[in-house]
Amino acid sequence: MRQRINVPDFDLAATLDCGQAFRWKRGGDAWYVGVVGREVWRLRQEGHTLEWETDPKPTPNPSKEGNFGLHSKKRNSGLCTKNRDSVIPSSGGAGGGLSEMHITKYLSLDRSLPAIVATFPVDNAPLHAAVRRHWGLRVLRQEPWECLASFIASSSKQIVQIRQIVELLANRFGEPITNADGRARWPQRAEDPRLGEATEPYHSFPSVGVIARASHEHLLACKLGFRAKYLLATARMIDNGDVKLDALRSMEYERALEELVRLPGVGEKIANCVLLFSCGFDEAFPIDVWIERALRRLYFPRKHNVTHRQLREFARSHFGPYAGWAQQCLFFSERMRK
DNA sequence: TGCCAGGCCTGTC
DNA sequence: GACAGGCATGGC
Repeated sequence: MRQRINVPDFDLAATLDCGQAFRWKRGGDAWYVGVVGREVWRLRQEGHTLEWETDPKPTPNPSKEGNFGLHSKKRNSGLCTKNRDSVIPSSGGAGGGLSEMHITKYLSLDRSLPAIVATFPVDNAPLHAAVRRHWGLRVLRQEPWECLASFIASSSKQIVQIRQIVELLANRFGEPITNADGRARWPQRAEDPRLGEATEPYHSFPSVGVIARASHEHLLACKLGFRAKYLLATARMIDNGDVKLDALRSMEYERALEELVRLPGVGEKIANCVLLFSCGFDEAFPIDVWIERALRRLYFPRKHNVTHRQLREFARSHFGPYAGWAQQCLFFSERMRK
């Protein structure tokens, strides 16, 4: 079944391609296909209209080791209004399929982009130029564990390689997303006629528990390299309850940051990515090599001795309460230059 | 073939 | 606090 909603101030391509999520693929027909929770989503934008297709026969019984056990108690709890609420749907819920509420929350369509941009300092010309270039780019509300694991894998990797690692983790450790009859939902290769009838089901992202009980060797097989030991140790700490991801949303920003950097392989940059992309901390401003390059070029063109610490302070004081949204525009803009 | 990648950890100064 | 080296691997 195909459904549509009106989406002002929104750019699906910029939002899904800007590097904040790693499981979206654009098909030749302009449809984006991705896995969110235990659902395969298909989305397309035409002008101010967002279309999506839902599977008419969702799996009736998600397995006991669901990907989103962290949020199982919050599922289907009604329309969330606070930014830091979890919004990840589960399949097989009442009515099944993909609802407008899930789409709206995941894509942050319930937020006013003009109002957010209005908080950016008026004298920050490079930022406003980036916002104009990528008008409609929104910060997603992703699932914290998948976001954290993906960014642990991102360390010193190119985005194309991160996508590959996340896909390998899902295919090896996740669960196939199938209909009740066992057939793949939205089979991955169906859109590529060169591959004939061959189909492979999409897989959910593996749960914390599954990764915590995986072997180091099996994680290495997913091309994680030296990051394998970090992902394993982090999963075990979370699985043990040493760090509670679902408690982060209710913390102050600084406290949540402190909690995340306790995890092996998680420094300030990765922690800020998780806080921004999955925990609703709009002020989080991840500083990676791209943003550092952009900040130096745009704001300190003739000052060559600016330290990383000074850049951090600059970011904290020059982008306002939605610094993370500003960061994502600058990040995408910087990448597009290349 | 060699550089570099949405970093982090550790040791050294 | 600042900095360098090491860590695995693959795209370009």
